[in-house]
Amino acid sequence: MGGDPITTSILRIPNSVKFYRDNLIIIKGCKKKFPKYTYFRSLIVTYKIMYRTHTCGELRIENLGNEVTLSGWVQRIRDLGAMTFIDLRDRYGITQLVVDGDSGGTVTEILPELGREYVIQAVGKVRERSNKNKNIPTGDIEIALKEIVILSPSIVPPFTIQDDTDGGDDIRMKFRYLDLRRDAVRKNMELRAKMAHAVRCYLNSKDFIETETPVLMKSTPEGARDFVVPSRMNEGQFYALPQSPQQFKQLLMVAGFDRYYQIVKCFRDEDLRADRQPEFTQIDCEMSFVEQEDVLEMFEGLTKYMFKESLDIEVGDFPRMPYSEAMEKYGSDKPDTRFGMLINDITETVKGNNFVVFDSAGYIGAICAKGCAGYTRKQLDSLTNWVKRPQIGAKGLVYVKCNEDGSFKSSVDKFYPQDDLKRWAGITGAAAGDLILVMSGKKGHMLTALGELRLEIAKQLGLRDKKSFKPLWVVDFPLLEWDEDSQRFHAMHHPFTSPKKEDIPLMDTEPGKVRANAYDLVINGVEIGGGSVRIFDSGLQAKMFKLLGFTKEGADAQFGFLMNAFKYGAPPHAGIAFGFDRLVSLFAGLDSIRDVIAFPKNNSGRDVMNDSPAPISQEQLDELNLIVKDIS
RNA sequence: GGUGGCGUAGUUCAGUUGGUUAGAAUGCCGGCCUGUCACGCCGGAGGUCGCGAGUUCGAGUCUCGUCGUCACCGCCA
Repeated sequence: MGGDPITTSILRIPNSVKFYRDNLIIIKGCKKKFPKYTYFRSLIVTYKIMYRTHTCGELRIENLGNEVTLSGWVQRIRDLGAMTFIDLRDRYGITQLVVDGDSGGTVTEILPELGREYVIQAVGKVRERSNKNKNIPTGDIEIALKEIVILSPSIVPPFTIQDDTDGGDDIRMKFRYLDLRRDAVRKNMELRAKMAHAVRCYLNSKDFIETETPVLMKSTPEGARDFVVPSRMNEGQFYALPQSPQQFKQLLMVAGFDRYYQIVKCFRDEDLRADRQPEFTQIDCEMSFVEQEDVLEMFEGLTKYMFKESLDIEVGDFPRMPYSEAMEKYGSDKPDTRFGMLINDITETVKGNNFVVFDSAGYIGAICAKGCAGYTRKQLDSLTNWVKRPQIGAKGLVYVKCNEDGSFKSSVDKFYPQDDLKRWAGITGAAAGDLILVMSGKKGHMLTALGELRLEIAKQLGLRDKKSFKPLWVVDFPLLEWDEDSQRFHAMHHPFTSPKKEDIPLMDTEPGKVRANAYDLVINGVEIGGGSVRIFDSGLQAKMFKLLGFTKEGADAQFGFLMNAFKYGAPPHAGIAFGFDRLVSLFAGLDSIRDVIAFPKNNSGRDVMNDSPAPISQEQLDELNLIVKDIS
């Protein structure tokens, strides 16, 4: 074009566009600037509003004298009478705007209308502050306002949009879009994005193919409850949302993809926790022609890469701990190894002193709390009550204080002379000033209870440092788990997990003792992920299904398509999945994965912002041929 | 399904053995103020004490139920 755009039609710039500076009208192919209400003889006039020349976080002393345009939210207005300061906020920071005697008439006209969280556009000149603010990066400068436009007004927000907000969890979730304006919350989401990026960089560089698998799939009764979706076209039939893309990724191995990954939403219709949401995100992977060690190396590498890229932390090689050791020493399959306080089996040492509680117990275990000999009666009572709560369910707690003078004071002095207590101290590694805590009962239960007590004391002693990261692999999980309710074995990981080669004979004799080629990544007592080497031999798979109590027909109905696929040449393969939300919350030093999910569900699985789930209309039900039982 | 905590102003909370008109801070509205940045000062409005029963002369307070919310146990291959 060139020159004024001219055709026969007449077009006026719409009134809804507010022009406060004529140079913000840009006509394609035309450098001339036009005042408001210019009539153009053209149909193809295009214009562009320049909302900002800079963000609210980038102006510095070097920009002195620049004419700038900023857009953002009004964080705070400080009206000093003849002078007003406005903090303008966007994602990138806060810049101070100043209105004083030199500001134009339109500014002073609009100023009284402004309130918190108004979206405004501000035009002015960068100048040096006479009083600088060292607390913010833009604190050396301010914008002397010349023009102001209200782009969008705001009603008074229900809580303050700042790091130390006055809003509680409830109100913040209801207005999550306002909560997400806060630096502290948005930074979690930025970390999440950064970590997802790191995952893709690393796995792409290792020749993994990112592949999407279906969200609408088939329900399987194994494992967690499925979320189901009724099918309109297939009356009376339902899809299920995937608990994980397990079978699809194994099929991709049969397809010869060799290396697959996906950052994928998974769904489980179970009760929620701080670290459990009904929909959550996994980093899901599978590899062909690999052994357990190959998978561990690859994903140890990924984890280290993520630590380096997102937190700039170098973590050392991850130790490997057998499941049995984790249970015996930490009372948990996800041990927190940031501190010691290991569990010691003192069953044989303490029996035979006519203390009925111990003599009748199957297992007696002890932990040593360093430097806690000074605990008062009140503190010990409160610990005892803590382990007696139904959630732990211990009968009681025996203590031994290792006094500074080398003597011992215990709650069982009547039964155990000093020499016995000294022997306990020897086993548990307790020195002067330490406190030994002992629990007795059924072995499995006590290990768990001692494990919980260990974590609780560590918390009280401040040993669970969120800035310190101690990853490890827990390996050699049992293949099967006996379920009392259904009186049958369950797969501890899933039915496709391969047993250790040397343990295969045990499948016929002592199935409970068979170890699996299964592994978990644990960091700071959080189960970050797990996986296994899969069965690719149909004979072994059939044996596994039999152990799990499947009939041939049952197994065919549920997993037939996978078993069929395996008949066409399945490569040896293994895989792993990381809980991405947990990993992000761990990196961010947060206890709840809700804080790293943009729009999370509450404790009851509800979205309090849009009030879902909700009933659907009769028309929708009719179309799906569904009848909802009257539950009132 | 179970155990426990919480529910009082827009928000965060206090509220004594049950006793006068339920308070504070902050936010909001109005006024004053030229260097604030958690601005300051003066004034004002704002409450079905989650809801429903019960005990009592009298309930924010005690009891029972219910709803909401959070944490945990069960559950989550």
